Amino acid sequence: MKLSKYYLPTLKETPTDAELESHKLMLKAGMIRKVTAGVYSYLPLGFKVLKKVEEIVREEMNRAGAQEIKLPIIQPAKLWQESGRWGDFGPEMFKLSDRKENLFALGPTHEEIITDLVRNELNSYKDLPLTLYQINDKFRDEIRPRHGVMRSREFLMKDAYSFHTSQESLDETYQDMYDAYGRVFDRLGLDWVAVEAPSGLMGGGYSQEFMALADEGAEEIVVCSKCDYASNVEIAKYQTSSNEEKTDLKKTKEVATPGKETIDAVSNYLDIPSWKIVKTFIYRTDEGLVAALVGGDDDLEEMKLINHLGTPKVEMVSTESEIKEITGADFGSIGPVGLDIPIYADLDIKSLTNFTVGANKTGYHLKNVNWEKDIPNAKFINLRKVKRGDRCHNCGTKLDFHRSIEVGQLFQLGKKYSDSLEGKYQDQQGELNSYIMGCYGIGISRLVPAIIQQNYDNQGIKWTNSVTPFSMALIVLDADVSKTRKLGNKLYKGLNKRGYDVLLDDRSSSPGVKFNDADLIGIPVKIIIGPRGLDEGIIEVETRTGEKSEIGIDSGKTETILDELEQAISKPEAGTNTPV
RNA sequence: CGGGGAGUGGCGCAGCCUGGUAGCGCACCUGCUUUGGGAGCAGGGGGCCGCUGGUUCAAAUCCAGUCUCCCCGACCA
Repeated sequence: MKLSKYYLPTLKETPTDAELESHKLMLKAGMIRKVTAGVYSYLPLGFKVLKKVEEIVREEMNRAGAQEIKLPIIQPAKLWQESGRWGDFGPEMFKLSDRKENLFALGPTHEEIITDLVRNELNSYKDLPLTLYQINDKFRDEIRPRHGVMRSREFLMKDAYSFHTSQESLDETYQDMYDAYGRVFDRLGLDWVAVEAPSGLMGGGYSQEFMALADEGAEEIVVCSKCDYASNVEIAKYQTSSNEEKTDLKKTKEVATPGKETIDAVSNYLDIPSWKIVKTFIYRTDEGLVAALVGGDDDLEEMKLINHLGTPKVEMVSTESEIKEITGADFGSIGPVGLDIPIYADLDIKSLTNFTVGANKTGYHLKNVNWEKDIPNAKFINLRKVKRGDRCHNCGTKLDFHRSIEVGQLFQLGKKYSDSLEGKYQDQQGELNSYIMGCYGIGISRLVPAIIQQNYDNQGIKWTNSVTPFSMALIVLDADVSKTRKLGNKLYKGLNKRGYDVLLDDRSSSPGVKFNDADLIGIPVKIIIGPRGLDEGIIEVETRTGEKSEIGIDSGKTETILDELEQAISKPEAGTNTPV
């Protein structure tokens, strides 16, 4: 490609609305442009990289035995109502209607559509297992789109779905997908880790997320450095403390705590350590109200409550009037004693004795509360958020915390969709069974900023060889002068013939512009043809990582120069950017 | 949903307080000179000042409403 003809509007100044480095760089490098909040156009450079990522994903999915299909973006509301997710997804879905006022959604995911497809065609156990996938645009009306195409409302995703007659068969395909994902992310040069994950709105059972490590990532994960345990913090397991207190149970006492509404305030006022005060949260669930209790120093992890209750949604009761109606007190004084609703308490506070809780009477707390005597109906489950210092539940090693970008997820869906949508096959005995399903996503458009986030410097992007938009930049200085221009064109043609995808910078701009653009857009190798070099009988090769070499051109034979060039850029360090 | 900020040529911004014919830098076009890490000179094109209404002889500027975008938060028990 000749740069003089290429639509590459690079920016010198950073657009002010970009926060994250990958977002800034994609704008500056002329890869994307914003159309409206969370919606982007891809320009030639960005689209080229996107397609390279897409192709790697496609190759590995095909290798894993999945078959590519394409499902519609427009989906009838009917199917979503059938699965019960029309309401669950709610405002996340872009909805529209046709001229007959039928309701539709722009697909945020495709479980309904694929189950519908398969249930009509696939009736025999002989046709299972089956894995289908597509690479298609998805639409989610995010609460807050962020960071360019990292979290956008229209995005490109690979989603695969598998259908099985048994858990064993699902396990097998799940493992195949896991392996395929590993190959994809390795080929992309990512520093990644797979973690246990909540299955959220997808429903179902076991799930893992693939995370690209990045300090600016939105997701927090814990990783054990000794064994192979790794998890999203939302469901992270850890060793619960079990230090039994050997003290006499004292008599419960109501104490005035006027205006003391926070744990810290109550702790200071009553001179009680904060870990001996128990926090109470009231949640509204599909099953009615529940109370959730954690230690004063701990945070409650909603996902753990959700998983335990098995309901897709819980909502904290958060208005003054409601809380007063339920507990009889204002925020700051609510507690579990005497509440006539199910009470779930964090395992870590099971061993507490003579602890303090709100009295359900504004301005008062109860001291010396004990489980059996005062809250006999409490059920103990893991409820609190994992925190620094927690130890691995497998091996007891201290857990490491990392931030990361979610780039893929595997789900074992089980029968959630096949049951609700009547997706059934006949088994050997002639009986009807629901398929057991899995689903597997990769955020293709998110992968591009994720890769950049792990590979950039002050000059710009540093592409890995597998996704670089061009294998090299052939920079012709003094391009209006025939000497350099002629040689540049010759080498350009020769390299193209040898199969390289070369960006020829034949613009008449000054050298600095060319060097900076090549570095900004992240091309792994620069080949520099300039008058100074020609006088010395050389052209220069410089990698994006800064290694320089020279090639003699005195022979005057193009093929010889090309041979030497090929040799120079095939050196292991040239143009590679091996991640840690 | 709550809080903060911003909407002025493609991009980055000034002008607004104190109303009086819309400006700067980059980018773009033409010409000449330039070419090893974002060149110089000269000339030039391009803006419903987010939108609607109001005040006024006169509104980018003042007032009201509205839309959009960005950032932070979405907790506290």
